[in-house]
Amino acid sequence: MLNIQITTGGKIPIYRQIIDQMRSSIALGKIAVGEPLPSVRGLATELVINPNTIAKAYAVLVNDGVIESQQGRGYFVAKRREIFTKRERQRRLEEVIGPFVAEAVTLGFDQQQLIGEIKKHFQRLAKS
Amino acid sequence: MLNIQITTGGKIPIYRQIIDQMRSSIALGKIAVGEPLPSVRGLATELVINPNTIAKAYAVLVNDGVIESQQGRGYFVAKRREIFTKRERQRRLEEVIGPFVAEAVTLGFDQQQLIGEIKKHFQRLAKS
Amino acid sequence: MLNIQITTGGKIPIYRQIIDQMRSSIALGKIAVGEPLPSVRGLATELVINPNTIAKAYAVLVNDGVIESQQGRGYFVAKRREIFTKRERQRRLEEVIGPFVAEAVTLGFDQQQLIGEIKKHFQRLAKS
Amino acid sequence: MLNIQITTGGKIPIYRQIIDQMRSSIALGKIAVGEPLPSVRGLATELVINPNTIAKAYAVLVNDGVIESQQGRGYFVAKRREIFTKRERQRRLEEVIGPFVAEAVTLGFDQQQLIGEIKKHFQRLAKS
DNA sequence: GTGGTCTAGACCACC
DNA sequence: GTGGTCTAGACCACA
Repeated sequence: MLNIQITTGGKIPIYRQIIDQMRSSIALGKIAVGEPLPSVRGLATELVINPNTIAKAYAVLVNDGVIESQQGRGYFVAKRREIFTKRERQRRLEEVIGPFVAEAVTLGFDQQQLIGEIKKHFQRLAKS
Repeated sequence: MLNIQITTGGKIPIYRQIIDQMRSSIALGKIAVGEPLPSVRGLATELVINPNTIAKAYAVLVNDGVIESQQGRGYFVAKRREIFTKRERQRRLEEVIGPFVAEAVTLGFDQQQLIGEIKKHFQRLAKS
Repeated sequence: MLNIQITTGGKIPIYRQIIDQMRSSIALGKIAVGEPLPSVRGLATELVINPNTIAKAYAVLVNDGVIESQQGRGYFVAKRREIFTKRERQRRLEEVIGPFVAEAVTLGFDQQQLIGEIKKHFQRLAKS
Repeated sequence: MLNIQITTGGKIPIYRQIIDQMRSSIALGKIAVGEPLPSVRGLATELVINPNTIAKAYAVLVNDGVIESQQGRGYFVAKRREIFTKRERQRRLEEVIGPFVAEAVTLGFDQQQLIGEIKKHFQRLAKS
């Protein structure tokens, strides 16, 4: 099962929230390869947001090779494959690691604590 | 010493980069409490960016209680206050940890590798 | 200079036409690395189409690493870099080579003629 | 013999894949003029897809003059007619050559490599 | 029914 | 001024 939760009004755009949650769900195998995702319109109705917003999120996931679209049938979980070069993966990670660590440090977490929190997060994901 | 490095062309806005790096530097004690920060104009000249951008970054830092402005003298590192409750800190961290881990996992980093990258990032921070 | 020409009503979507022409122009160095592209709104006005359509085209180009966006400043030609793995590049090429060759063969072009046409196309691009 | 291979999950619609492969096979003379094509139902069963999809593909091929339908008997390869003028053929090719080359160049293929890939594709076609 | 494209128009963030 | 997000709603292509 897949239960998307969005919060509006915050600083994280809706389509980003969808991307993040879908990514986690898929990476954890909560939806198996080849399984269909909720339809654009269906999910839009369910979350009470515009279908275009869902479409945008799905487009990004397609571009990252996480899901695939089949005209007239729907979106499906794609087979996992290496898309980006090692260098590009590193580049993309560094783009997000900086702000993330800065935020954590400001909140008072040191390296060890932060690593602990990340481990906890992985455990939480595995369970849910 | 405080060495701000900004990269234009990425998706992180300049004022964000400044905030992130200042926060890290201060939280890590690289600038002591009461120490002066670079002047808005000076830093703007040095980084070759619009002074308004620096001003905005400083404004956010003042608002977050990380630095203080002293009329006519400049900006200084604020006395470290616990602004957030333990509960609030945890909530704030979880807000950013989810998207961060989702992105990393999609890029193909597993828990161990991710922790390795974070350690590397801390080392880089310590050196700069 | 950069002169985008679009035709509406055909089967190739407008945003695709923009992508194709921008790609060619950039690959050929008609716009140098670091140079700004036409603004979303400006180009939309010029081509008499909706700004969102331009934005969509630009988003794809950003994703392919061809251009970069700078919030509040505009879009710029990115430094050329290897984004995709060899395997992924091959996969993406094969996705377009099949229909292309099928169309050419149906039109009566054989291998040799088709290669000739491609060479001619490259020459035409280099000149313009 | 005619060996249709469809791949679901890509962005090319199924009926397009059928059209493309039939066109290539016929243009390359792998099925002689007057030869019968697989029945709509038979092919649908074999490929495990909706018969309507086959019917649509055949309809397009009939409309293009590539195949002919004989009431109650099935579909047959049409007598090769020159449907397009030389000028029209050229125009049609140029319509598809631009986007194709743009995509290839963005993927990092230069003229020589691209020609190599096209040769490889022709070899693959000849074998299948 | 499904996704894909496009428009018109709003509001926000950034420089 | 620039880009970024979101909505409402239309029309087409595909299975």
